[in-house]
Amino acid sequence: MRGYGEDMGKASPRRKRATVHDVAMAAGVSRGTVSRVVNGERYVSDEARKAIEKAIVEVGYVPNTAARSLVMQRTQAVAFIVHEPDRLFVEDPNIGEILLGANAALSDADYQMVSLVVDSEKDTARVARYLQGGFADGAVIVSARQDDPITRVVERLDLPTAFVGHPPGVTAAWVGIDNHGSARAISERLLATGRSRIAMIAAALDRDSGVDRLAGFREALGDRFDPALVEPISHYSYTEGAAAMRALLERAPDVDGVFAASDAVAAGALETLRELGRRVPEDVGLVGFDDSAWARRCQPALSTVHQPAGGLGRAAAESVLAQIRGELPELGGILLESPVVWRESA
Amino acid sequence: MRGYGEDMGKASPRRKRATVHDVAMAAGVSRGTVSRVVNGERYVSDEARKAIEKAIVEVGYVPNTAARSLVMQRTQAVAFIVHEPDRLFVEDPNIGEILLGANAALSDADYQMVSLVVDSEKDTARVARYLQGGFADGAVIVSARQDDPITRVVERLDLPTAFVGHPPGVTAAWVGIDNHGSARAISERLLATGRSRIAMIAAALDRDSGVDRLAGFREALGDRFDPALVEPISHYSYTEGAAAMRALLERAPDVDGVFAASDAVAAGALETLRELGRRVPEDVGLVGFDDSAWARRCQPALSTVHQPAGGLGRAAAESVLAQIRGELPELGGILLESPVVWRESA
DNA sequence: TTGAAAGCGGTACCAT
DNA sequence: ATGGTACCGCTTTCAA
Repeated sequence: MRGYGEDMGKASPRRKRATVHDVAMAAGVSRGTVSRVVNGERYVSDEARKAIEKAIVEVGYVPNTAARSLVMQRTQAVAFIVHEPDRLFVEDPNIGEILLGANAALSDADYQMVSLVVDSEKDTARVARYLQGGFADGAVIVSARQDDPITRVVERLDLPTAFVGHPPGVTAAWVGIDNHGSARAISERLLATGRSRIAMIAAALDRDSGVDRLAGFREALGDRFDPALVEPISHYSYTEGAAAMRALLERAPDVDGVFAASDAVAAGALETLRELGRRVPEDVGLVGFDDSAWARRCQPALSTVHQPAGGLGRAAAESVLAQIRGELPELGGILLESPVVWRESA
Repeated sequence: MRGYGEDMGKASPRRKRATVHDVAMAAGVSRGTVSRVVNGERYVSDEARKAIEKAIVEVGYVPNTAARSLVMQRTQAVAFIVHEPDRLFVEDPNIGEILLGANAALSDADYQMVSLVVDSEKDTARVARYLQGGFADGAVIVSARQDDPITRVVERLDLPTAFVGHPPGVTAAWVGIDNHGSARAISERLLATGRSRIAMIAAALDRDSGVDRLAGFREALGDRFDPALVEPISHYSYTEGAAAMRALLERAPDVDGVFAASDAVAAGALETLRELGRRVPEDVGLVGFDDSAWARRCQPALSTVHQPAGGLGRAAAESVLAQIRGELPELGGILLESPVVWRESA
């Protein structure tokens, strides 16, 4: 005969998890009634409820996730999919903020956020399968590219989804900032400091954000735009930023202003400028984008565009939750404010 | 009658997911046979296999995760639990590396890593429930504290688990580095540069890493250890590091060496030193710990202890996988090498 | 208010 | 080699 609770002896060898059935037995009721209590339904006598609550504690009952998902046809979980190329993920300070923002929103709604990182072909396939397998009720996707199998899967499944950023061609909901307008705004501001040879280190031109920032820069410069002063790099990375700055300086030693496509890139550029003896902002005015931790820690602190990373995560999660509730996603996406913050680097 | 595949018309209203049953019908076999094919078992005729594979594609079948977990009693997933206090999570460059390392190991073994971030009381409770609900077959836990409910849950469940770092009192497997020895080593190195008034900014003294680093420092200094030159802060944070350095300098303007408990802390300290006109390393020798991105990007680059973050994640994941296979965890934990790397800051 | 029973989508055993 | 069937743990009618 099985004792209740604690006093079973020391070496308890992986006690089997208790089920509704066990609770029902212990409380002397049926499984149905136990289920009703667990799910807080009405029409349960006080007597039964008391007995069941006691039994739940005694046997240490916790509902089985899989069984519940199977019958309810929902998981009460939302996937957060990070798909950064290379190891950029670890460098990107925004991603953490976005994740925390999304987690907060989901947590408030009693959803579990489960994040899946895609770091290889194998991961892509596995994550796609998981999603199709009904692993989550919705998904927040960061940094997917247009041709991504995962993107295709969520579209085909029409799984409640929101993208952070706006991959071209994707029809799902998305939340982002006005990269174009903000890039133009900060470029104009840089222009207004009286610079005449302004370059841009453009990054991630396979993504909407990268393309839009470049377009905004170009628009701000107007006639003064010089294609030779644009140095494209593949990712928003410190290292590439440093290299790009070097290339730029070799090609055009007279640049006196630089718009880096992100703060990390700007930080890299700053290091090169320092190494090569250019003073910032005296000789060269430098501005970034993101207002990440980099911005405030650079010497001098970067003038940049504030990206509300936490807010983006939160908004994306809330969009997913709304879709789960059956509401239709806002067409055309949601734009959050991203003001210019002016510091010392320009 | 339901058409096969594509040509059902445009506005396909959330087509119901196909089940084994659908595949069985389409292929003219039983569900059992379909299952065998899906799971790559033997004893299936080529004829049946062909027909089923064709049917799977036609109906777009993907196995349901919940149903499979329920019957198999395993999920083929491992949880990666991040439990950083405050927003430190976004600041800690190690965490990303650890996560990527763990993901790589799990991915190789065809396991899905699902990461859960714990950012509030509510999260703690929810994550604990999920774990108890059989949501994952094992867990890698980063930065849990001793008294953590999640820690208790995994111990009670004896769920295959590995900690990154060694929370005191925890009996589960863990992987880490020799914080004590490494702290002593780098402190001795700093001492050898001829400094006479060496301070430490100690952090996270509620964690083993924090305590051990302080102990190593103390041991290295021996008689020269001065409690007044230890400034404790709560987290490994840049901001706190900057403030601590300021406090230290006020209390003891003659310090000429500082061991910061992490690179982030050192970076903060460096900023304060610069602001207050102390040259590094000329006036003050500064060393950090972690060898994170901070170390190489500080000006001057930090001398520090290399922490093999990716390796820690990988080793922890591999320990969990081994335990899932039924092997016993190594008692006493696993220590990875963490050599001193000497750069310009001291 | 409660119990009995069906069924969610799979897997696995047992005959055949 | 294959089909039939029981069952994983839970929720949800339907009757009583």
